[in-house]
Formats: sequence, structure tokens, C-alpha cells
Amino acid sequence: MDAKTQARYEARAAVIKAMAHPTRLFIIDELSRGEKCVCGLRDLIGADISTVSKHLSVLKDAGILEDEKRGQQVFYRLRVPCILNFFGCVEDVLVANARRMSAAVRK
Amino acid sequence: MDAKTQARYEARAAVIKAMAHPTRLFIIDELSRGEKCVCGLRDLIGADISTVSKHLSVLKDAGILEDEKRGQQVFYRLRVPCILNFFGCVEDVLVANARRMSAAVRK
DNA sequence: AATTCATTTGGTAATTTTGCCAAATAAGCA
DNA sequence: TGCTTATTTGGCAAAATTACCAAATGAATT
Repeated sequence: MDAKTQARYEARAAVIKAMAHPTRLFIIDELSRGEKCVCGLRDLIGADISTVSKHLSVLKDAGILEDEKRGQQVFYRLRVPCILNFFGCVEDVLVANARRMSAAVRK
Repeated sequence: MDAKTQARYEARAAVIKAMAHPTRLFIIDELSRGEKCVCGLRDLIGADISTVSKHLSVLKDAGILEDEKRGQQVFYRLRVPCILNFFGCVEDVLVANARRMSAAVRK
């Protein structure tokens, strides 16, 4: 694999890596219903606010979210809604996996 | 976030995490054009065969690939083709990021 | 200006991931 | 059977990720 190809796949992996965490998937799902402030997400997630903030930074740096400061709160929202299409296919994989598991048990 | 919700997002994240590596994205892309044996992928990737084999295991364990041994070779193929839909959106994110970068420079 | 509230940043320890080597396994062939 | 080829597995050191706490920043309010 040449350097240029390598770089292209690294860029893609960076975006996917940003989504590859349960909390960050939850955030994406939550923001699909509209923007939310950091404190709102913290309440839903139940982790330390600094942890939530860092997850949001990861998603923002990857280009998946954008933020806007209004008053003393920072609101985050999805920048690229097509990200949501991922969920359907991931769910398909999980269903297929469940089938595979139960088939393995039957053997 | 309650335990059940947590578990659901962990399962989803496991699938996405399996894709979150440049070499594994390359493998998915390559297999979208048809099955390939481990050695074929190794030639394209240029890493140690054991490294390639482990990447394939990660994708297989996640339910993204399936394998079949024929003779002394093992062939891998996509088990859930909808995975390919991801690439389009990831590309959109990258294009948006490129725009964002150049806009930042102009300022 | 001092205080408060929301958020980010720095630092750190624990955990996970990665890639290579060497050794084990498995199938086909001499 | 012994040998070669293809792949997987075990082990390990280096690198990356994660979550928390404490401290810093920044805007609004007193």
C-alpha cells in the first residue's frame, strides 16, 4: 500500500475512530434529535463533565459535530447528519451476529 | 444512562471499533470487490502476515467478515455489504473538513 | 472587581490496541 | 511419512485511549 493510499485510509479511519465509543455513539444519537448543551448531555450520560467535554472534542475534531457558545453554555449539534445512516447497518450486523450465536449453540 | 442502554451502545461501538483502523478499512474496501485469501491481502497491504491475519480476525469477530477455508488457503468476504454505505458519508465528512480547514486559513 | 456557573485543559494511572517475531496448526504434495 | 505452504496463535514492548481529579478559562451576574 503506497503512502497516498495509506493517508486516504488513515483519514477515513480517523472519522470512524471518533465514533467508535459507546458514549460517543450515544451522543450522536442524542444530537440527532436536536442540539444540546454539554450539561444536558452530562445529565443523560452520568459521567464527569470533563469526560463528556473530551468526548465532544473528539467528535468535533473529527468534523462530526459543531459547537456554538451562547451565553455561558456551549451547544453541540450534528454537522453531518448522514452519520445516522450508520446505525441501521450496525444494527443489521448485530442481528446477524445474534443469529450466528444461536446457530452456534444449536450445533 | 442505564445498564441496558449502555449495553446497547457498547454492542454498536464494538462493530464500529472493528472498522476504525486504516488497514481494516482497506480490507473492507478491497473485499467489496470480491473475496480474497489472506495471502492476497497481505501482498496488497505489505504488513506481516500475522498482522493481517489479526486484522481479519477482528473484522470476523465483529461479524463484518466471514471466512472459508479451501485447500490450504482461507478466503475472506464481506458478510454485511451495507457496511460499504459508510464510506460515502465518511467521504462527505472529509470533504467538509477540507473546506473547514481552508476557511480557517483564509481568516 | 468579585463571584458564580459552564466548560475546557492538563496531568496521570489503568486499560486497550497495535505490530512484529517465533512457534503452533493444518492442508496438500513428494 | 516428511516437507512445504498458508494461516493462526502466543507473547511482548510500544503506542494510543480512557476517565477521573484539579486547575484554568470565559461569560454573566452581583
